[in-house]
Amino acid sequence: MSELLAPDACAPAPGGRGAPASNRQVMPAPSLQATRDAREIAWRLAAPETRTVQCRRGDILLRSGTRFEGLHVIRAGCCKLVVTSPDGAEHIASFALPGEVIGLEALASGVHDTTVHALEPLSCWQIPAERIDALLRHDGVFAQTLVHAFSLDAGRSLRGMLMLGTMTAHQRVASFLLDLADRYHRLGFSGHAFELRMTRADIGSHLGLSTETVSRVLSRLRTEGLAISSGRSIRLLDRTALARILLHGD
Amino acid sequence: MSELLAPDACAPAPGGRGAPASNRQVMPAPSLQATRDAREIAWRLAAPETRTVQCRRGDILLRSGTRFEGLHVIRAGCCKLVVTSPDGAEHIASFALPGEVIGLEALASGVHDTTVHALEPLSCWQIPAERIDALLRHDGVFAQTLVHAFSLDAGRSLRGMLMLGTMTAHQRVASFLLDLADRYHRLGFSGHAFELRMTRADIGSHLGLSTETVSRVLSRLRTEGLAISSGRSIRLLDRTALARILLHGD
DNA sequence: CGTTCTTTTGACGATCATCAAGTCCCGTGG
DNA sequence: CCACGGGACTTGATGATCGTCAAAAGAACG
Repeated sequence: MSELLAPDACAPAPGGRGAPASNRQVMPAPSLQATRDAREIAWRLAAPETRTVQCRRGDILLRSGTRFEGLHVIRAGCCKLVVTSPDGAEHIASFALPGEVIGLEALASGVHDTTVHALEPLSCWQIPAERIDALLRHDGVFAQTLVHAFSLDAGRSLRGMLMLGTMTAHQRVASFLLDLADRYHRLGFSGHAFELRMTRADIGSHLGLSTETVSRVLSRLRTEGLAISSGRSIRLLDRTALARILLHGD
Repeated sequence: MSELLAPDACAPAPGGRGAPASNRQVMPAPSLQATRDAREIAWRLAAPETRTVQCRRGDILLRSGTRFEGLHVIRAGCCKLVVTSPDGAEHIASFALPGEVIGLEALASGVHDTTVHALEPLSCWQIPAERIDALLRHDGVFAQTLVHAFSLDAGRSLRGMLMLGTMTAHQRVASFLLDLADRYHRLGFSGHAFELRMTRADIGSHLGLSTETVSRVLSRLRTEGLAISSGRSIRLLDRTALARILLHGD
C-alpha cells in the first residue's frame, strides 16, 4: 500500500497568511503502534477499489434522499452533516474531520439521510457501494475495520444525544470546544488553539442553540478567562476549568 | 438452525389480566421474503456460539463502565439504554425492542458506555466478544448482518438527535408515539394501541423533557382527540394529525 | 390495607429563542 | 488601494417555552 502513503498530493498550500493556529487538517500517516482510531481506520479501509473525490468549500458532497453510492472516508478537510426534520428545520448531526467515515447510516436503507456540506476544500476516499458487500464477505480485515468505525460513530452519537438531552448552553459549548480540541490533538495539532471551520450558526445548529446564545456563551467564556475566541480563532486558556463546567451544572 | 426456531420457551404466559392491547413483545419468526429488518437481523446473527441471557424487570443487563463481553440481541422484552453525563445527569439514549442489537458502541472501546435496564422480563441472545472478531473474519454473512444492524442504529441516532436538537415538546412526544407505534407494528402488533413499558420520567429523559411536561403534553393530546393515554395504555386516535404535528411547529 | 412510586395539575421562575440594531470582517470591484 | 456590500458576529431587550417546586390523587406492591 505504498502508493497510499505517498506525499499529500491533494493538500492545499500550507499556512494561509500565517494564521495563529494553522490546523488545516490533513490526515497524518498511521503509526504502527497506534491504537485503532479514526486515522488508522481510514488507512485500513483504503483498498484498490478506492476512488478519490474532492470538492471545494461550500460544495455539497452528498445530498439527503439520494441513492447511496459508497462510503466516504475523509482524507483532508472538514464538513458538516445536516439532517432535515419534517417541518424543514435543519440540524447539524456532526462535523466530520479527517479519518472519519461518512454515509454509514445509508448502508442499510440505500438512501442518504444527511446532506454533507464541505466547510473547506475536501478530499475523500470513496468505497463504491457495489464493492462493499463483496469486501464484507471476503475481506475480514475490512469487515473488522468497518465495524470498528461504526462503533466509534455509535459512541459519538451517544455523547451527542447526552449533550442535547441534558446539558445547559454553557455545558454544550464547553463540551463542543473540548471535543474539537481533543479531535484536533489526535490528528497531531495543538489541543489549545485552533481555527473553527464553521459559523456560529453552524455551532448553534449542532448544539441545539441559537446563534446568539452561542455568541453570548463564547463572550462569557472570554470574560471568565477560560477561552478566547476572535472570529474563527479559538484559544483554550483553561481546559481544566472548561471540563469543570461539565461537572457542575454551570 | 432449527433449534433457533423452536417454540418460544422463554416467553411468559400471555395476556396479563386481559389488557386492552397486550403487546408483550416476542420476536416473531423471520419470513423469507422479509426485507432485511431488525427481526431478520436477530435471526441471522444467531450463531451456534450464541448464549441466552435472561433477566427480570428492573434488573440491569449491562452496566456502563464495565468490560464488553458480547453483543446482545433482544429476543423478547423491552429495555432502556441509559447514558450518564459527567455531572451525573442521566439520559435515556433509546428504548430497545425485540430484534434490536445492544452494545454496539462498546465494540470499539471494549467498555460499555450505557447501562441497560430491563423494563420487563427480558430474554436475549448473547454473542460472546471473543467470537466476534473471528466471525467477522470468516463469516461474511455475519459481517454483512452486523454492519446492517449498525447502519440501522446510526439512522435511529440521527433521528434522535434531530428530535432533541430541533423539536418542541409536542413534536417530541408525537414523534415518540408514532415511532413506538411503527416499531410495534413492524413486530406484528397493533399500530394503534399498545402498552408503554416505561414511566413518564423515562419518556421525559429520553425526549429531553421533564416528567411533568410529558404528562401535560399527553393530557393535551387527549383533549385534542389525537391520543388517549390512561396510565401505561396508549391509543392513537388520529395518526395523521399526530404526523401533522411534526410538520408544523405546533 | 398501608406504603411507596407514579401521575396529574397548578403556580412560578429561569433559561434560552426571538427580534432588533449595530459592528466587524472579508471578498469584490471600481 | 480603497470603497462598497453582504454576511458573520455581538450585544441588548423582551417574551415564550419548559423546568422546578408543590400538593394531591391514583396505581402497584407487599
